[in-house]
Amino acid sequence: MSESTKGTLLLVDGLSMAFRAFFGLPVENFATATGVPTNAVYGFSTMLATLMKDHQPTHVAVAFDLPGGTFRTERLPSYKGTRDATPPEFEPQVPLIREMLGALRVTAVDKERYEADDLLATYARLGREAGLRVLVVSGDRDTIQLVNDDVTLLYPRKGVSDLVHFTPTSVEEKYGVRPDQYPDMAALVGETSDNLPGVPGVGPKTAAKWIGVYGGLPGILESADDVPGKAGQSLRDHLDQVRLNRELNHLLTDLEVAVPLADLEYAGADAAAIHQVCDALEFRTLRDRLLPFADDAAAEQPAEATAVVVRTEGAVEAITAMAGPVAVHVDGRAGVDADAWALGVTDAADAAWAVDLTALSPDQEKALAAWLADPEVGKVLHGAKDAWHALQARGWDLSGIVGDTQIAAFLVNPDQRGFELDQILQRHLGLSLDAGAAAGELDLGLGGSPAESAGERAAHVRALAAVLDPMVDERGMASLYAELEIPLVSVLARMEHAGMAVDTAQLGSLADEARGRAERAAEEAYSSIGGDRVNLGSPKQLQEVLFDRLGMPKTKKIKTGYSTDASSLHDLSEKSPHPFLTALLAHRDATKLSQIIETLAQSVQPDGRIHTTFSQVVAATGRLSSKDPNLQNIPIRTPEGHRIREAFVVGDGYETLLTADYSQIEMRIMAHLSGDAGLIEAFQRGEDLHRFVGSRVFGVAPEDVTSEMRSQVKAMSYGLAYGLSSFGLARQLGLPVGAAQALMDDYFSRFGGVRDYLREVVDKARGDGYTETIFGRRRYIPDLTSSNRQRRDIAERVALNAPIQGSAADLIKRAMLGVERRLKDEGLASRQVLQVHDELVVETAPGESAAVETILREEMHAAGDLSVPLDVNVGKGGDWRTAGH
DNA sequence: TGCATCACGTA
DNA sequence: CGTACGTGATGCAG
Repeated sequence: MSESTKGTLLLVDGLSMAFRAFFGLPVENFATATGVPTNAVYGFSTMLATLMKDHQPTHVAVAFDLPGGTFRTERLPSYKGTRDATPPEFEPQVPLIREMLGALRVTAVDKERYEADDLLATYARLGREAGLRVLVVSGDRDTIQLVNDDVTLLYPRKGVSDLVHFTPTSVEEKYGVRPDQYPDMAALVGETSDNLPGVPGVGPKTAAKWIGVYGGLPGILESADDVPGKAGQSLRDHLDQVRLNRELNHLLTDLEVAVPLADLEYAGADAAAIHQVCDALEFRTLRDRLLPFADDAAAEQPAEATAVVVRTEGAVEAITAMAGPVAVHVDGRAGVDADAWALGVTDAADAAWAVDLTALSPDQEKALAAWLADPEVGKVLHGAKDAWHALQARGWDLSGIVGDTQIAAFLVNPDQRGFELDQILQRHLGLSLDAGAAAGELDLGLGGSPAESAGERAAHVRALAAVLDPMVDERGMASLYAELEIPLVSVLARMEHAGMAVDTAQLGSLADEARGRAERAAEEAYSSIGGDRVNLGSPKQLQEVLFDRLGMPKTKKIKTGYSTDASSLHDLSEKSPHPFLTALLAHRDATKLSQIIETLAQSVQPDGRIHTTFSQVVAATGRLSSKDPNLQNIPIRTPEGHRIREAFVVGDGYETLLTADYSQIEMRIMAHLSGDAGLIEAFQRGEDLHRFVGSRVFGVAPEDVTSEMRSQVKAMSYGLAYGLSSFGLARQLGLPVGAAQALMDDYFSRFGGVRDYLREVVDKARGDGYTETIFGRRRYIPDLTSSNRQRRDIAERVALNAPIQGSAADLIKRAMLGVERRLKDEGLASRQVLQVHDELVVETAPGESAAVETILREEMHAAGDLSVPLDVNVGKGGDWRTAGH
């Protein structure tokens, strides 16, 4: 290897390596949820990342063969003619690999009528002349001829992770000829994979011997008549073939290239694009291996992350002297056994303070509590709501939250999963927390106390905010972040803390009842099939009973066979009635119910209340989610559902539950966003929406709209916001597809603005790469340009739903802030306790119901300035069901 | 024990 | 072949 230290040029044969990756990884293990194969993309990207990490190239290019012929196939149509047709799973991965290269900002090169190998050869020469060390990565043996003192070939031995390094020495060792002589040898021996026959009876040994004796192919051809033996005769019989082989296996080093060598210089990856590609392809681990190539990560990481000095001596005094803004990290946990034990605070990049919260003097405790509760001291945290709960458990209030890097990261890309601190540090700073923590803390305790680690984490949060804040800004979400999501953190914290009171006795008797019904239904089911006690909760066993034993007609296909879901069972009941089906449905119903009740009962905490946890960083549209338990999916449609809701009651010391919900919020948003005159008029008139729409669609007077008409347009109106097709509408309404299509046509002929809007919103998203809500919340939808129809169709439905569902989410969040502010300003003791997407539930203090009702109506109404009124329905009662009517 | 699949509740 | 979630049971992998 030469001494040139100007840099390294990495040249990759794209298709040849993609092929190796394809055959090296089982395709059945690598596919997205929608079935797009990704094994070649994964393997190729992994290989490239490893190479780039190991060799730190200054210049990189990946060369591709283009479809269509080359000058070689023009010369010899049978060239490479024996290659099997590419597997159908491979082809679609090529553009995906190119997308990945785009995200990595690695240049892809290609040239009509030439092979990737010719480009590699040309760039290898250019690189060498520029004084670069050259690494060629290819699974094509023709590239052996490129090897010299400056050019090393990395040739895959097995898969794409095991690459053998070919230098002049190792080529000679393996083949017995110099790299520049290798094509001579190949011309004699032949190359099966290129469909080039060699000289019969001449193998590598003979070829090498001849090359040694005659100095190379020209010498051999000149002295062909003198070559002795049977092999010599064979050579004389195939001279033309040998000449042709040599002509074809020569790689061109003097192509005119479109991209000059200087432009191959590597300047780092595009982090956002990597996220998009990894999201689209559902890569998890690969993401973390690719992100370090992003320029900002590379630049930020070492300086910000490692050189933090954490001090504990005099920390309380130092911290309480800080005026903010500061970054804060609380070591602790939220939830049932909430507690906080360490606090880290920093207002500088290289220094942090850390406090052991379990060892404070009363004075210190008092000072710290006051500082934490001071709304004037701005604090940035990661997961501020959890910290709020942890500190609350020690009796401390947390105020002055001005930033939450978890939420910032979510806003930047809401389709991501996983927003824990370590994941976000990895994603945006390329920092591995686990490794550092493990090495620092567990090994000999050199890294210091847990408190010190809280200090380090505070520093990490600060670094994270420095990266994320500008990203939120750039995306136009600064006010959504600072004025909506961040203030909402405290509102949600208080709601979770308040919880909802539960009548446990009522819950208990409901559970007994449901269990009883489930058991009776199960017994009926067993006896209806001859007493076999199959597991009714196992779809697998049910399939065996229904389709094998009872020989019922097949239902819709699912991954593991045929569906046994409720709609399939109902269909079956009509086609082939059987008592088993009826009993099974009843059993499903009852078990589901008892399950829900059981889960709720287990969630009741010692205060007699259920405290759910809301998340602002789960639903990509911007909705809240609720878990442990999920209070946003409590049944409502059935009588049993009503009784479950009756178990949610007003708590001691309070007067009533008040619920307020938006009326047809998503349709109103659709009316606003589309500007459709008819729809806007419907809402402004304040009439029954579906009756109004029905009268227009069916061309009858509003009073003549039948209930069937009404329910049909209702289904369609709601379906439109989800991208419902005529097929789906037909299925839902039980109509022929033609009739459903006609209904949609009629609908759109009256409400054309809606159709135009739905089309425009998708077109715009395709151009921009993202959708936007009324308040500027973005959702990136890369799949809109996918070459896979199924993915593209899904993306289009996502694109037209996201602004609608997301705007509704923004609206009710704004309303919640308004309600909270009014309750405080008016000195009321009533409190918000639950949000269910378009509904707010408030527990009112004695004598405040009327005032709270006004507040709810006004604040929800005023949450947005739309071209249609935001109507609000309010109800009240001693329990949630009563309040809901 | 962890993960995927199915089924099903809400807006 | 309609969006957005969370939960529990099963069954398979480890």
